[in-house]
Amino acid sequence: MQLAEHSVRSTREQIVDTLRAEVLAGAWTNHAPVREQVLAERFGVSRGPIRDALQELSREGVLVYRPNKGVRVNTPPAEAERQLLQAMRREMESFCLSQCIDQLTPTDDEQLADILAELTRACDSGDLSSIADCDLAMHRYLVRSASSELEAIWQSITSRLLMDYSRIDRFDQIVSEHEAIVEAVKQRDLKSAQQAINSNII
Amino acid sequence: MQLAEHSVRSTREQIVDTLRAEVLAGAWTNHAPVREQVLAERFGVSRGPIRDALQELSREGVLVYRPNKGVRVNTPPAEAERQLLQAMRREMESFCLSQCIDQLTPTDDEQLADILAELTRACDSGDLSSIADCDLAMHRYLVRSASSELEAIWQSITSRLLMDYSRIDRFDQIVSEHEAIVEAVKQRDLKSAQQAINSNII
DNA sequence: TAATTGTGAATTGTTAACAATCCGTTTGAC
DNA sequence: GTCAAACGGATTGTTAACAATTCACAATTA
Repeated sequence: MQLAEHSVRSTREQIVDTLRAEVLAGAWTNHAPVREQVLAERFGVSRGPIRDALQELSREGVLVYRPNKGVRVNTPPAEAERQLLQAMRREMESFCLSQCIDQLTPTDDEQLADILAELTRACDSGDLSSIADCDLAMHRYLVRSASSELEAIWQSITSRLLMDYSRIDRFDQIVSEHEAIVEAVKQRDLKSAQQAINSNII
Repeated sequence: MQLAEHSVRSTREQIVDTLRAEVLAGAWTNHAPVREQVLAERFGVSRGPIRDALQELSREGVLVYRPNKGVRVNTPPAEAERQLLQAMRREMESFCLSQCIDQLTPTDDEQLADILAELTRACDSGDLSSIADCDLAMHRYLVRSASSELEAIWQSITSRLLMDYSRIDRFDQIVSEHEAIVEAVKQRDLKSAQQAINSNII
């Protein structure tokens, strides 16, 4: 279960990750357009890589692209659409668990424990951006362990859900739900893990 | 049910559509890498827009990108993964039908009939590339009618299935299955349409 | 005043040159 | 002869300048 290749992220991927985290944490509004030059100066690169990153985030559903008019933050899906996306996300994560759970190593358990620890810290300090990051990081880890192909689809579903972490008031619940996931995975108990995941995605 | 905005495709989108059709029709092998310069000369543009198109197709799952090494055609998914993708595709198309069927107009019926007619022609002449195109076009039409957001996800699922049309021997079956879909949609009979779709996606 | 047409700055789209990286081949040491 | 380092062509990655388009606002007309 090696993920080493992924640790070397290209410039574009780093920019994409940074911008995605900011948008999903609610740091941007969808009223003002995103300007390429501003981002280029901020990241200290030319407009080329920035355009690449914005294009990728558009395809992923975080941003919306319109020819000659640049990109904006996407709007949340309608309720019916949201429910479909949720159902697909649950189905995918259940499947990925069934695929990877028996191939996970103690190293993976440690990684998951690390993510959980960081999530706990984030919940204690109430850092919404970090909570969003860690929450998704754990789910992404399990999906990626099963298939990097499915990871891309999972990401585009999750991005489109545009989950609003600012409405969360029960931080302790987030932590305990993820504790349950990590514990079940550590025990290699597929059924429990799937159940824990399903009750976390609501 | 307006789709007019989509008729104006940017240069990049046109290149993407062309290349996608070629790859899905099996015109490329996954052994030789794709060279940017070659495509740039073929389409009469510089490498910039070509890079954009290749990046988009990579995110979509048609191609695979590796830093500093360009892109290659993706490999088909493993059997378990393929079944998950199929299930997700069925679920999405069922949902999209339920969303759009009561808002479709006679114009939409005509469009679907046109696609069906072209599919029939393609099956008669045995033009695999065209069959693939028309088959997907009909499903895409219904998905897009429900939501252009979901269209992107649908496309990335369908692309990753890398369906092999060269193994098809029952052309008449394809036609009759799609006739059933068009007829059920025209009658605005959701249940029948969903059933027709489900038995078409196997 | 209201609607329309210019006008120019701001922004996105494209290009070609340059930099960095990869990969097959040659060279050289052992 | 075998292996590893070094070279060079080919390819991808980045940049800055230029072209095309959009948008806000002023000027013009009815």
